[in-house]
Amino acid sequence: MPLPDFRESAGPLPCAGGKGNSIPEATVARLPIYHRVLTAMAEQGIITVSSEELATACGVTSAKLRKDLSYLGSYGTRGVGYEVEFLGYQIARELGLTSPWGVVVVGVGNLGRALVSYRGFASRGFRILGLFDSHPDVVGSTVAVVDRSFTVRPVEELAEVVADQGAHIGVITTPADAAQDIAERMVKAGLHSIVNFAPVVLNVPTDVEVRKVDLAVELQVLAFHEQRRKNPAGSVVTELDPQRSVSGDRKAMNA
Amino acid sequence: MPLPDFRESAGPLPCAGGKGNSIPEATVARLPIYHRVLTAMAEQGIITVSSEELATACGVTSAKLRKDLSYLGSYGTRGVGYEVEFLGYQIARELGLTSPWGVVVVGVGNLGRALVSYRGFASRGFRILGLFDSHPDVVGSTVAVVDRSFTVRPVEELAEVVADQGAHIGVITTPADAAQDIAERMVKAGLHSIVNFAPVVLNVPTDVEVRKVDLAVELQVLAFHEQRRKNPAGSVVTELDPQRSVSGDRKAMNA
DNA sequence: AAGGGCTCGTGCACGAATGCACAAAGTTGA
DNA sequence: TCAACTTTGTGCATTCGTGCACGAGCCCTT
Ligand SMILES: NC(=O)c1ccc[n+]([C@@H]2O[C@H](COP(=O)([O-])OP(=O)(O)OC[C@H]3O[C@@H](n4cnc5c(N)ncnc54)[C@H](O)[C@@H]3O)[C@@H](O)[C@H]2O)c1
Ligand SMILES: NC(=O)c1ccc[n+]([C@@H]2O[C@H](COP(=O)([O-])OP(=O)(O)OC[C@H]3O[C@@H](n4cnc5c(N)ncnc54)[C@H](O)[C@@H]3O)[C@@H](O)[C@H]2O)c1
Repeated sequence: MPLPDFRESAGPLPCAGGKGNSIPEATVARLPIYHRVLTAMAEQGIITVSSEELATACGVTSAKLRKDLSYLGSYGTRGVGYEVEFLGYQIARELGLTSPWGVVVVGVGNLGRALVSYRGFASRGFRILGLFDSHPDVVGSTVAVVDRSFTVRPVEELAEVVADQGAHIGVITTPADAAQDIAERMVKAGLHSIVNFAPVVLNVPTDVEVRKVDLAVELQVLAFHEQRRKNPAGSVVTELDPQRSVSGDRKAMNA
Repeated sequence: MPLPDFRESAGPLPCAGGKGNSIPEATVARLPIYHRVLTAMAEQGIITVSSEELATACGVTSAKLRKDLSYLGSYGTRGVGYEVEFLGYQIARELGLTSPWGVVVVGVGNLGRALVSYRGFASRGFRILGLFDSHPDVVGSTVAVVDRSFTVRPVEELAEVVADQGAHIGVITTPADAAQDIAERMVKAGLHSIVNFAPVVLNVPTDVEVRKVDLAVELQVLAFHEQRRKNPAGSVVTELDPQRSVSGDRKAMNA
């Protein structure tokens, strides 16, 4: 019943580390959605919800939802559904949202400024502990965060703040060519979790987790499907010259 | 040799639509990375690259890279590697980046303003065609985009601009409670591709593709792993009361 | 107290994605 | 020209993720 889940001797690099249970990575990525929808439902005064209703609200199938929730435990009631507030709390606990995590942001430009003004930052278990930049015009300036305001500090003081205030998550919003250096500073400072908005692949130790947010990638994936909509044949070259298509395309490159 | 790839009768909902070849969704999501790294290499004057080198630069394994590229065709040379500029062009063509796609942005607040100033927008095959908002103070104001500047238009004119200028992609940066309405307007206007920054699940027809960018989700996934790092036992309740753990936790909820 | 109805939890099967390993194919040098 | 070396392209096995279907369990009614 408690689902022993005998995949302990997992080979390559699964998500969990320790002893007993592990939760699939795909499930972990959906838990924040469930949590958000449950929170909204609780605010509306909804007491209980079935897997079918909750799944629809989250844009997933009910089977997937139930399987996801089953990794956390048996928190539903057969014949009834899930208690909204209680399930929301269980997910929050599983995600580690019951006490806030400290966040530092490096690169206080257009995007960095927009991010720190983001209300969902503080409202979901995260707390900004410091803003950092390297540009003399930016360092020392004051930035208004939702509840209070911050003075931007030089990036050299990053390690100090992480150590003293106990930050756990770093956000990189510097230009691309500075991102690797910042990532290394964050790792040296003791951070193991990084969100990277710069369009570069970061090289970090295996015990550091990087999640990248990349608008250009999203747009290009959409562009791919848009093109497929127009031209269902896909990449099959239109075969206009009898030569090898490879050399033929090489000319079109400079069009 | 041209890789017929007989998985035409694909069942549920694969990525490709039409006739012959299809490319796995996981591969499509990596192609933009390959393209970016190849572009950077080309600017550095690198002529050829092996799958091992390129894979390292992209943060993937060489086997995965080669398999991904094999879906596009045989563009490598055995014993040598890939010609940087040529492979980059082939990926660009596959992604549909050879001619720019029109983009409209709805919600010109902190985040929207930051996005339109993003240089990588125009530099990779995308072109902003219009900015929209509903707030009287914002409509009519001028926003500087990288190459030129735009006057923010009322959201009622969205359909008109999409039709006249031929936009294909919509970006939503409105508050969460307005996002569903904006999405429906975009669909009505004829868009099939949406990037959603608002923290809500959008309900759209099946022939519309939504990609969501959600900072809160990224942070919460990182929080999950941070917590696991501290407490490897995971969600296994510490079992302090002999009662059912469910009722026991229900009290702790309001702590 | 017993039966009927509803929904959760999960075993099983299937498809997608990853990693391994190697033959095929091209290059280089003698 | 031929042999040794390098790297691609891909068949195969394994792992991961999803969807189906149904038994188990709880509530409500009679
Ligand atoms: N700021 C961030 O870094 C950040 C991060 C993650 C997610 N988000 C999300 O992105 C969205 C925008 O964030 P923001 O900080 O820019 O908010 P914002 O309030 O600064 O900007 C929102 C803009 O949308 C406009 N708007 C409101 N209702 C509209 C409607 N019905 N039609 C058209 N326009 C409308 C407003 O006038 C305003 O200009 C929010 O949903 C937020 O949760 C923001
Ligand atoms: N603006 C967007 O909407 C957007 C979208 C997608 C990705 N991005 C990426 O996010 C990053 C930031 O974008 P932005 O528009 O805010 O750029 P920006 O130029 O406005 O801001 C960058 C900030 O980083 C600071 N910086 C530069 N080098 C630094 C260093 N070594 N250490 C510390 N700080 C340093 C700069 O002083 C500046 O304040 C870029 O990599 C960009 O490609 C931005």
